Amino acid sequence: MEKKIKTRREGLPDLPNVIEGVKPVFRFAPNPNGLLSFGHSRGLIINGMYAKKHDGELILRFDDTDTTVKPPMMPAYDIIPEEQEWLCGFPAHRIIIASDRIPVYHEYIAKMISGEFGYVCTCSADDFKVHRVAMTECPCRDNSISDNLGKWQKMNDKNGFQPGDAVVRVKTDMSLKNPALRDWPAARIQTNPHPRVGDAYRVWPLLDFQSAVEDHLQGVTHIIRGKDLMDSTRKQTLLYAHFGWQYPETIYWGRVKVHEYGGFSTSQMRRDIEAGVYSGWDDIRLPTLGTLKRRGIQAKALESFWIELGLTQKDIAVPLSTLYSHNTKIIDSSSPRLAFIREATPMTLTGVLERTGTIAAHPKVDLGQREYHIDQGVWIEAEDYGKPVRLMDLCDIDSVGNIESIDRSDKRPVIHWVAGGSPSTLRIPKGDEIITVEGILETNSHPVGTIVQLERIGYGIIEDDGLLMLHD
RNA sequence: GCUUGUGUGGUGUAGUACGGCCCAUCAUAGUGGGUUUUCAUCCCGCCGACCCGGGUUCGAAUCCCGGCACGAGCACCA
Repeated sequence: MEKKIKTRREGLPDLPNVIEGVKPVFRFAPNPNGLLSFGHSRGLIINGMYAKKHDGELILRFDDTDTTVKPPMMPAYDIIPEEQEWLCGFPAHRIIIASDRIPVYHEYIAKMISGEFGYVCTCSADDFKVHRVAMTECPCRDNSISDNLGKWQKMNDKNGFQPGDAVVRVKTDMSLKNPALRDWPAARIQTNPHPRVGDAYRVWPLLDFQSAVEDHLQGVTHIIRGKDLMDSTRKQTLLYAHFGWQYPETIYWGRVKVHEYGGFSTSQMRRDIEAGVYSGWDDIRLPTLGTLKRRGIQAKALESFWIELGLTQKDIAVPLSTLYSHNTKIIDSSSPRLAFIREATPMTLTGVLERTGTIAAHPKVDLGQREYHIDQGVWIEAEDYGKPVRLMDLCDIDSVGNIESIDRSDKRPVIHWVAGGSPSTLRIPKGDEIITVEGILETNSHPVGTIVQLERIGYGIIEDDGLLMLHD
């Protein structure tokens, strides 16, 4: 048996269980209690790439079934699809909103009760926990179907059970080794109004149930998600067995931490934004997709980044420099060069010099010309002052500004300079603070949003009120 | 505690189902150099790893046993 030669695998691993002639269906299901973050981009990119590669479909699903702990944010329903399209390069084939589908989930809850694999439990959370730990069945478990159906009605009735009084459970087995799987809850009562459907429903499904039913209904073939949801798969597999359905192929990845980002949660960000701690979802200190986009990170850079990390189940911590490196490769050839002088110091030029001219906007690619007009002198950075230097693309000068040569005459340091220009600021996000550097920016006509390379500093983007630093 | 998952250089990653082609791949970071009228881009070099201990075998990153470390779940959150 000839063994295949070991070669380095490139890109994403092959998708298991792809059946010829069957379109694979993938899904990504964020909670619209806020906008998307860096971490979400993994799910979108990986699922989106597989869908594209196999000519399958990508479903974007809003899992908005919690009105209490994670209340939905209305603008998210419009913005998340835009963010998804920006990242994937194509719009999702289907968009599903769970809150539109509550009657369907109710129908399956009723089926579950009628099929005797679901029951209404009126034990308190604490009481049930005792049963779960002791592996004993709770008294509600043996109630008859009609009794359960009656209680189910009571859950849906304003004058019946109140939040906390009752939940619907999936009957599994209280002697299961894994405590997480023992008669897990499928639905509970919530009376906080939902921003989309108001108080039309009292009983809302929980994630494990809603997601499981919807995946089946939508014909999802592959679920790719974090391994923190492994027990979720095990719970849902038990439910699928009850319904006689086949569970999709499931792939997991480990937890990713970005060294530069602390512990941000969507809920916390939302609170902070609403409290004015941050200027908005694209505040430059936040790890959101909006911020990444604002900071000039290209969707393709995120794609390369996530492909490189692959689909391992290892928990990892990565530095942002890896992402920046991918981004630099993409933006450099299209980023015009621009001079920004920090701690601007005037340098009067004496001697003979052509005082007007042009300089290429990019050393290798034709991105147009930059014009300059020199009157008395130029601005240079304080750090460069007082030594013989070469003004880039202009002339050699001595320590006080006497022009010594137009052509480059020796190996003296080359520095950047600005003739005229105008005051501007460069904002640099650093952890939870923003560093603002004052300086003189070269006159230019680049529109807001242009990514430029600030010579000898790094990449930046032009905003309404100044420059925003991207990365080195 | 119970359940479940993961351990390859500083950081990621390939290789692990079928042991030899692996004195271990690629990238990033660091470092040295080259190109360049930028401390950028590009190019080249260097650096540096199979969690530990046993076992099986002619041969183990890969198989077996036992440890250790770290993560996640056990919510009327997603």
